[in-house]
Amino acid sequence: MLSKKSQYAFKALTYLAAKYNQGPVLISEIAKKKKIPLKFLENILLELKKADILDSKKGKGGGYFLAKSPDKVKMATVIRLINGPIAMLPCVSLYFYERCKNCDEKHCGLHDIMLEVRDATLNIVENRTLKDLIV
Amino acid sequence: MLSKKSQYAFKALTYLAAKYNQGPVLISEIAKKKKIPLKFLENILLELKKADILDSKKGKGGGYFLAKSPDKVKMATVIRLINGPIAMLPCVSLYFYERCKNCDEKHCGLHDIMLEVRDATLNIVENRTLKDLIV
DNA sequence: AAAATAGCCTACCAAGACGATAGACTACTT
DNA sequence: AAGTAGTCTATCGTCTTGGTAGGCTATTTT
Repeated sequence: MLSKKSQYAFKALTYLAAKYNQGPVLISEIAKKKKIPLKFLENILLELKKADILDSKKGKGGGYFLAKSPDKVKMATVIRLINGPIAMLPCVSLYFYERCKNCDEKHCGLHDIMLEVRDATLNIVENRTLKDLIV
Repeated sequence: MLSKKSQYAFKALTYLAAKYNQGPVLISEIAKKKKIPLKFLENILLELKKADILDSKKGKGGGYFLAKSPDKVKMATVIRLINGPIAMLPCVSLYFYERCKNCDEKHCGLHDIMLEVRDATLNIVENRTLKDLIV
């Protein structure tokens, strides 16, 4: 399951994607429109900024905005950043890989099936961007 | 990610599937062979028994065994029981559905994509059984 | 009937994740 | 200088996770 934090992140990003190239948007505006706790949203946006997905401007007329066009931000990137691994097992994860103890990956049925699941999932979230979230 | 509990459950079930129709197996034997904490495994097996996946026999010569043939136990069933929802959002879950607040499911891009992910995942785990885990 | 075996049940606990909040600080604009 | 708005650090209650302890109950063997 995606954490609430991830859901908030997607809501905020979708909001900013819809306003792409229209200047900075206040955290408070996003919080109000998307009904996200203000201070919690601050953390999330900061994290997205540090990952170069968002950029910001301080002072009057400031706010947050997308650092690149919506179709350049993959869903997989956001999920990995805010939610963590996409795979169901560490031993089939591309970005959070960990060797499986007590189980030979070469001869593990669970490993093989979870690899299939991972690929099916990645096939979707690696090929969808923020642009696809705007309806 | 699957919890450790889920991974233990699959290891134990795989072990029992390989010994299907060969009589009861001791918890302690499974724990030792699969390197699972004994008392933790007790809980897991009991839960699987209550879900009619396993059955048990008490006293000497007792132990646990599969309640039905390995090809009748779907991976999806085990995951839902031990790990919880398979979908990434409550609003696209079949067995753990919850209405999405602040988001119209009819016009939500995230909803649509997560529905795709769910279906891709289910397509795999609903069609694989314990039999497929034995290698 | 007694003893031994092995699963069943209830309770508990430490550590960490999750969701959220508070307050002070820094940078930019007017 | 004043005001605005993002940045940083810290904290906090609750829930989940992973694991442990100990006694109870049912079954079998002696």
